[in-house]
Amino acid sequence: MKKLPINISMVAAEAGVGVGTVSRVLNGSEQVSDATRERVLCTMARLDYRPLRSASSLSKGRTGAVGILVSGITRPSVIARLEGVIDVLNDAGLDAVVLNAQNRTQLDHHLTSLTDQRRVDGIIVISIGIADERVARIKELDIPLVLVDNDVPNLPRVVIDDVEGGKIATDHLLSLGHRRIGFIGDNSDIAIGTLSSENRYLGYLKALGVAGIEPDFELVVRGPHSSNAAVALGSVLLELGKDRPSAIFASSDTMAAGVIKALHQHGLDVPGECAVIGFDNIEISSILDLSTVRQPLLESGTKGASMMVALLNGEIFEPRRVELPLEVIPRGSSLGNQRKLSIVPLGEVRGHHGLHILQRGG
Amino acid sequence: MKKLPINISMVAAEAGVGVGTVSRVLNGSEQVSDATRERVLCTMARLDYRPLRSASSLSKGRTGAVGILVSGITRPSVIARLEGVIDVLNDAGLDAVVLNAQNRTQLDHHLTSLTDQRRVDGIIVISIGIADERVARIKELDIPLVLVDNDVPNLPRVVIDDVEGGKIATDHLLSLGHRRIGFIGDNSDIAIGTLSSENRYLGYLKALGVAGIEPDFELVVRGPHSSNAAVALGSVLLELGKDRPSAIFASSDTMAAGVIKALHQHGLDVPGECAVIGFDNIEISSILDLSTVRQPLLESGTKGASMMVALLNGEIFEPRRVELPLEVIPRGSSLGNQRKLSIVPLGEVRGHHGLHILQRGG
DNA sequence: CTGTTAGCGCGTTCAC
DNA sequence: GTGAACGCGCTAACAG
Repeated sequence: MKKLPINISMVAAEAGVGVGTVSRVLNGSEQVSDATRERVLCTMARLDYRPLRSASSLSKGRTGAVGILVSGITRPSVIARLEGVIDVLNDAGLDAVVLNAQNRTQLDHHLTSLTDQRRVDGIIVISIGIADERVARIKELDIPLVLVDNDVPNLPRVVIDDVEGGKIATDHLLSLGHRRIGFIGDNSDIAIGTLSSENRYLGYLKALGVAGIEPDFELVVRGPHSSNAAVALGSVLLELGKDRPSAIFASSDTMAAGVIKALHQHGLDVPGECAVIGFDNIEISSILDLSTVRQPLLESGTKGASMMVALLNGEIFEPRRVELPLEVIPRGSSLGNQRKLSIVPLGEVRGHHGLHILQRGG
Repeated sequence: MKKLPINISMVAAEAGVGVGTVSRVLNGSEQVSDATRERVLCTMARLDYRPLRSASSLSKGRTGAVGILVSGITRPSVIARLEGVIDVLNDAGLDAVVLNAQNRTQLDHHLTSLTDQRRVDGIIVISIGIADERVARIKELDIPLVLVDNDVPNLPRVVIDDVEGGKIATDHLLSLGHRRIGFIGDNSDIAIGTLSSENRYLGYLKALGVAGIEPDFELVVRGPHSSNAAVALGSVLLELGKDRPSAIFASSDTMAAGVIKALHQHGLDVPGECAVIGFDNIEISSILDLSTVRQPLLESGTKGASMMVALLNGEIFEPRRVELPLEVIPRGSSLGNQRKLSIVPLGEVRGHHGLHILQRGG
């Protein structure tokens, strides 16, 4: 009958030292002689000792974990951000506790449960609009809070200029000669997301204004944020007959993908009969040959997590608001089917994609 | 100078009861009179008291957290599983600590760090092959372990029959009259993934065998698991000239998407000149009109997490191995461009996709 | 039903 | 440089 749970005092006893010394070794204190340190380390290994995180947490007053609040974890843009956050946190030795909220009720529930039990040292919120009262509550409890993809003043945050993004996307279509440009967005206000889509819409209007084009609100539709919904939304525009747009700006690549499908279903050539541009530059964009606006998704996560790490270390840092750059990525869905001209010799392609480990046969 | 950290003894004092009673109220014990309970709850609210998770963890000997080990968190199939896991864990009041491993080194690092500090009560591993020694180590430490998408004997796990999946995918192509069928897979053995792709390949061979077709190993290629890599891999098959396959089975939809792009680049009609079928049925599959084999991804996560919850509650459950069903989803990439016939009246589409909240104008 | 007490395992202060 | 003692906030076992 072995009493498995080995604790610090057993190690101390075995090594013939005090618990304080073992603790010092554990936390890498300099005030331990090399000889003693070696002996302690050796004993720890021999006894197969491993410190209990919760005990250390209680003592230190820090959990060593960061809560990550996400809505609709399956959205490619959210995942890219999440990956960045997780990687940085893990590298910093912090646990990434992920909470997925499907609706506002769940969101509130998760937030309160997170703060009320002080399970985490800090909270990172990704692509979610948070009520002011919630923010106040968190500040009151003195829990560090970082926002990714949500531009709330006076809070550490990583953002992009969505208005500008919507403008350069529309400008791209305008520069190709399009005058009737449709907009497809999501119901940001209804869902628990941020105002990204609405801001991109504002950029769309701005670009039209600068170009001296009167916006036709018949060309503006919104719906749920999914490819399938976008298929139907796209159809709405395409069934306008003679009045249908010659180009469409979808506020995300996910929805742009649906638009392209709708175009195919209607037997329309892309971009011959209708050009398309999306937003985000996720993986499927290059597969679909979809023009888009690139935003540094992964980096938004790493930046945000870095801020959190700095906050937890009590470091002062500036700026507290980081804005990431945007860039139009022109592809076939707006430029034309140049992809057919762009077939790269296989050798080159292999090199690009690391196909040196290409295998043949079975 | 307010001493914010309110603890259980302050609440007890304020409420005029003992700490034990407060603790009982906290843990929902039945052995408290309604009157007392009410008074305590009221005091807790008044003092804005919130229990410290780490203290409770130390006392109870349970962290209330479950570690989730993932590789390549951006893969759509992984995310769908992850979502299921997180939802169930959160519902059970457990923290989902997500670890993302890019390679075997990181994987080992994460595993040891998880177990060595006993940060979690249990570990769920998603779509990753684990070394026997690691498994032994975890069992030794008596930490519950559940595998999702990895069929290791004697361990609680949620799996599918990949061999059968590869077979029915290939059978589908055979039933359409194809005789020269290519296979595109990933380097399962080299990466840290499971043997899914290889098993699907075995199913492919099996189907060919049953059909009396001699496999042509020139039609079998493998490479990294990404759409871009699959474009190049697809090109390898397509550039066989007269000998190119009339159909291709890609071991995942992600790779199948690349194959379709390769076909477009080569100016080949899908499925007229080459049919395609993938595996997984992720979101982009329906957008690409890609035939595929559906596996219940979300459910694999919820099932796995449920098993973990049961394990943590000390419940005995059977079976310890859950196999989820597979199903061929035939679409345009193999059946032909029936999508042009399948344009659904807008009204119906709206109904299907919840477009009742469709908005117009801006 | 309720109050009291003894740990849970580790960090940190204080003397030596 | 090192050991001993105390405290972190809570739970559980016991006594009443």
